Amino acid sequence: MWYSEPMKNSDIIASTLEESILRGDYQTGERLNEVALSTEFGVSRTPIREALQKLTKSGLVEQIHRKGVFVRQPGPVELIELFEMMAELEASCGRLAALRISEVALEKLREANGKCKIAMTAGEADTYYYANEVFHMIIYRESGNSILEQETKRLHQRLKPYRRLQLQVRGRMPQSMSEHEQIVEALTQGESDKAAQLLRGHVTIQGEKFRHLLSALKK
Amino acid sequence: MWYSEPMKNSDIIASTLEESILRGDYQTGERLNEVALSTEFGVSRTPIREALQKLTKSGLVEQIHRKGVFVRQPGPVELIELFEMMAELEASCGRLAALRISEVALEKLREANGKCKIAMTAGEADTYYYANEVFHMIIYRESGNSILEQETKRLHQRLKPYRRLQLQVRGRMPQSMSEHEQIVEALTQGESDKAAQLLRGHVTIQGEKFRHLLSALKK
DNA sequence: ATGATATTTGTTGTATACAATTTGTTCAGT
DNA sequence: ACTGAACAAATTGTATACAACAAATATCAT
Repeated sequence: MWYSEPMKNSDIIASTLEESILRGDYQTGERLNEVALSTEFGVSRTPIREALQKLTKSGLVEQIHRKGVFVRQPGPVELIELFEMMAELEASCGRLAALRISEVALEKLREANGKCKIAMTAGEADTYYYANEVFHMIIYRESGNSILEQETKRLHQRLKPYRRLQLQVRGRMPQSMSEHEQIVEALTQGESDKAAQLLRGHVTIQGEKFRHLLSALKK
Repeated sequence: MWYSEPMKNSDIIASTLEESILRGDYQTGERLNEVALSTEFGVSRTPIREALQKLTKSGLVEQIHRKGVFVRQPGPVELIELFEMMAELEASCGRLAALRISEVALEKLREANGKCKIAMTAGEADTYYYANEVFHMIIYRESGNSILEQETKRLHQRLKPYRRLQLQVRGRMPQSMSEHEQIVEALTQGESDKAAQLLRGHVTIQGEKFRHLLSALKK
């Protein structure tokens, strides 16, 4: 037994494609050829097209009439806006989580933070990266609002490639760590506004950092 | 020449259907029959299906395998979560708008607020409703973040039917008015945190009000 | 008459066929 | 060599055909 819920092919294809795109399997601006995908997935064009239609709504791809669907690259302005929105959503999650977080979740948070610290001293960027993700996911979850959680996760995923670059900026990891500790403290104390403020600042990219990010992107 | 931008039929159909659903032309739980829609729109099933695929991603309709797509009714829990998220998004818009709002926008805001007041004293709920909407849209816009603006607008639209019920609660309009004035004041002074806090409270539905809303829904 | 089972009907999911349009290529003509 | 028109190929959008499945209805044994 494989699927408890029977799914349409187009659904499977849509999520598969979404993953692929977020993983960066396709170049930005690349066209997603329907016949190529259909042979690749071993189905006809119809379910492929339906999958692509779904993806357009999530902003990952853009559909141009009679030209095809292309994987979308956010420009600098859009990128700034996305990061700003991310900061606001994180802040909201933090605000609510401070009011609702459970003791066990707090413990997991400290654990994830510990792994961050270990990874940092060991200089293992990838490990740090993963533990950092866990840290944030816990906060989203503990907001107690599944819709907010989903939406924040989505944006988090979308910004993943850029966040990765962000972390490579020199000296970012130690600063991020100390911010984490402050955040845990605020959540522990139930200081919602402080948690929100800290998380907002944690995610926000100020001018100079953003220019670093942009220059790194052009490579 | 009709369309400056050539659009696919499925796009037109998708937005048309979205409007219809939000306007409440379809019963909640009603199935959207593909052949019926195709004859109605005068096209084949294919573009209809593609339109429906798009709608699934926005949460307005739900697709059940081999059964069809149904207009979705958020349950009480989801409704609470949606309103809470709305409050957070409004707060974010307000926070940013307080830092960025222009003088002319402030003036428009006061103007919309004036119309609200007139409508209130005249007891014209519909007029009040419309002016209130203008008021909030201005704030979304003045956040200066078009993505945040779009997302907030979307949720605003989605919650429209319920907001309407909310306003009919006795004594809601005067309270709403006084909150508006405080919000304008905070925005004028550039007090971002206060604006955020006020807007959050303005949108949030507390326990009792929510029960009113639910009971009104059941009719 | 009733409950179970077969049949019919309606609807969705997928494949294929065709039309519309864009993109690429060839080949005069200069 | 370059331009540009004409043609060819590729690709998307739409329509239709068919298959898979679900629900409704009819049939039949008890």
